[in-house]
Amino acid sequence: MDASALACDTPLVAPAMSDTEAEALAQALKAVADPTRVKLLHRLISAAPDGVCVCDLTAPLGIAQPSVSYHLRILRQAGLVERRQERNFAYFSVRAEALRRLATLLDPTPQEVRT
Amino acid sequence: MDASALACDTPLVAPAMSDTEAEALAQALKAVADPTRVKLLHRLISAAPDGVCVCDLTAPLGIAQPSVSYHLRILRQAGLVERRQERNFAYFSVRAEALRRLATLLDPTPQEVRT
DNA sequence: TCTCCACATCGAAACCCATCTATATGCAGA
DNA sequence: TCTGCATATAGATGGGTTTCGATGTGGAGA
Repeated sequence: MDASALACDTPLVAPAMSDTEAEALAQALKAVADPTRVKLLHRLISAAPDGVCVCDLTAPLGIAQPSVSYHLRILRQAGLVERRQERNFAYFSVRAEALRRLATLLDPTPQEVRT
Repeated sequence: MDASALACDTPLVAPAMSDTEAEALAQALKAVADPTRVKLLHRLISAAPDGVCVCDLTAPLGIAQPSVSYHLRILRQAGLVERRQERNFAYFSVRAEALRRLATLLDPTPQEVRT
C-alpha cells in the first residue's frame, strides 16, 4: 500500500495517534458538539455551582422534557456534568476540570508539563 | 408555558445563549468530533507548519482517498485548516488560532478580557 | 394506601453522516 | 495533444442521532 510513495515527503515527528485515543477524544467532543447541549452547558456553567434542576432547563430550551433528559444523559456519560438528587428534583452541574481537560486537548499550543 | 413554574428557582445570571451562537459553536465542534478528523488534526498539528500533502495522509489513516478529501473539506469549511496548492499536490496545515479559540470557548474558567 | 409530581426510559420516525466506487478536474510532461 | 498523476466531486448505502409521545419509577403529601 505504501511502497509507491515517491512523490512527496512528510517530516512528521509524532508517531500518529492511536485509534483508541482518537475515538475517545472524538466521543468526548461529540458530547459537546450539539446546539442543545452547548446551550445546556452554557446554562450550567453560568449558573450556581450547586447545579440547576431539570425543571428550569426544559422550558427555556424549547424542547420536550424527555429530550432534555436525553441530552443530560449524554453529557453525564461523557463525564462533563454530574447529577445530584434532592427530593423529587435532579440538579445538574458542570465538571469544570473535565471541560478544561477537553479544552486543553484541543489547544495546539505546546503545553507545560502537568504534575 | 412558563406561568406554572413555582417548584424550584434558578438564580441564572447569564441571559441564555442565542440559537445562532449555539449552532455556530456546535458546528465548529462537530468538525472536530470525529475520530478520523481528530487523527488528521493531530497529524497536522505535529507536522511542519508549512503543511502536509494529502498523499501522505491517505495511507496511514487506512481509509480511501475520497474519504480523506471529504474530512479535509469539513475541517476547512470550519476554518480549522487551510489549503495550499503546489503543482499537483495540496498541502494542508492547521489554523492554530482557530483551534485555540475553540479551546477557549470550551474552557469554563473565567477568562481575562481580550483586546 | 392512593395520588401527584419530577424525572428517566422505551420505541418509533425523521434526519444527518461517514464511507465507498466511479468519475471529473486540472496540472505537467512526452 | 495525449497521457498520467493528485485531488476533488457525485451518487449510493449503511449506520448513528435527535426528537417525540407514551410509559415507567420513585419520593412526598393527603
